[in-house]
Amino acid sequence: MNAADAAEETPGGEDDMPWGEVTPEAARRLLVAAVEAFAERGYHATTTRDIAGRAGMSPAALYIHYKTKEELLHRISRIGHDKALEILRAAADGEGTAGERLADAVRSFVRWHAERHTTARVVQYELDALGPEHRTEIVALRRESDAAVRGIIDEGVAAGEFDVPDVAGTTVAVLSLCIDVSRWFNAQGRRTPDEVGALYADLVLRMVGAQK
Amino acid sequence: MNAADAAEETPGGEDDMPWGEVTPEAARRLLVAAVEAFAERGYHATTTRDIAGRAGMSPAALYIHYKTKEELLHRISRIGHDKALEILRAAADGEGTAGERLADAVRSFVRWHAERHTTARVVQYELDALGPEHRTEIVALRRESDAAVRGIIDEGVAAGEFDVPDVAGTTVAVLSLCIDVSRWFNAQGRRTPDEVGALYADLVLRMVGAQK
DNA sequence: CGCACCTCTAAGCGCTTGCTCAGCTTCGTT
DNA sequence: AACGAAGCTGAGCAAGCGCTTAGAGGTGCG
Repeated sequence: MNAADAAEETPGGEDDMPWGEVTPEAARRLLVAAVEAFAERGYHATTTRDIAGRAGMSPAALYIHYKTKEELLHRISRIGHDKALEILRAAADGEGTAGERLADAVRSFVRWHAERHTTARVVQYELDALGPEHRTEIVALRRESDAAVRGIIDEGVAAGEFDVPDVAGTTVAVLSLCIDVSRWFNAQGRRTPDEVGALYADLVLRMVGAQK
Repeated sequence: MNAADAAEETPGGEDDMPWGEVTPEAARRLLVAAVEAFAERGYHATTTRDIAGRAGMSPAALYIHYKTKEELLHRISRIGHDKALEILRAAADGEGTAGERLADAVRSFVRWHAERHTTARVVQYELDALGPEHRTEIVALRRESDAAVRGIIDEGVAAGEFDVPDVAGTTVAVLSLCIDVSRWFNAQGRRTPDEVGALYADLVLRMVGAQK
């Protein structure tokens, strides 16, 4: 009942599909199944049999496409962090005042965490389940996300546009606020991802003391 | 100034000890061990052998004091949520303007999540590992926490002290911001719980547009 | 003392886990 | 038609899981 139905697309049109970069199709089905299962029950509570079952395959089929269960998590985490960083950088490198770019960053970052909260939950909260090397790789990506947001705030302060006594602390708080959306957001709830994005963009502008 | 100071005197002075209400001593040792293990590796990745081992006991000893591993999590979660709610209510029912009470609530709530981030991590992020009945019990406590914060904001708006277009949304954001401290806070980091509490109190006052 | 009671351990039961492997099918290529 | 590679399955292994049980040891009370 999901993305698999929309498979009759043009060969080139897979780029905007959530997991379009994962091939072959069986590997993608397994990965999508893993995202759902990890988000619902957590990495450690999810069995390889459950993942394979959701993808309509036998348990053994998983190991043709992925060496271990942890490699599946790493692939998910890597792609998700790349996407998150891409979203933040697009806003940071965009045009407009620091205030406009910060609002844009928060709006799109939050929208992604709400819209794709299943994926985001896995990406943001299952970091500790990764092996040591994979974890350090992902932590490096997170530092870059931090730097992107801090950059916008720095520029806003330098331009006299923001009033921020503690840039590093405020950066952590802004990112933390956005990330945690994936924990509480409920698709059946009364707020749309766009509404939460707009609300949060406003709250963050207040946090940095942006002048209207 | 904060709720912990209001602790009453008991022979032995165990009330201000973190898990002082858990008796007998062996049961408390097991519970403390479980908190550490759950916080480090997550509920599902923690074995009963690991918990018993940290408490210096054999695996079977655990089942003399707790019926199941899930009951251990429930006890931790229940006590933690009671404490969190107590902190918020103490601030909400305190004296002073809405701004002072909101700042007090955030400051002490954040300080608890930073100081006792091991416990808080379990309390806040292992909710889904609880059984259905235990989960609904805890969810009810969370709604009361939400109501306590919303109450302060409502009063601030009514008094013309705050400028908040979306009270419900802002309440969620404030709580989310505070709770997520337990995820990223690091005792070896360069910020003390007090510093984070002060920073966050300031940020939240900005979010609600409090006038100085 | 004798006996009930509580706490705790050694051993282990039944089951599930991540993962493997021999073999079957389905291809594209020759 | 013949063939090797690739995708997948059924069966299953070693290890580890939550939890149970029989019984040992200490303590308090008649």
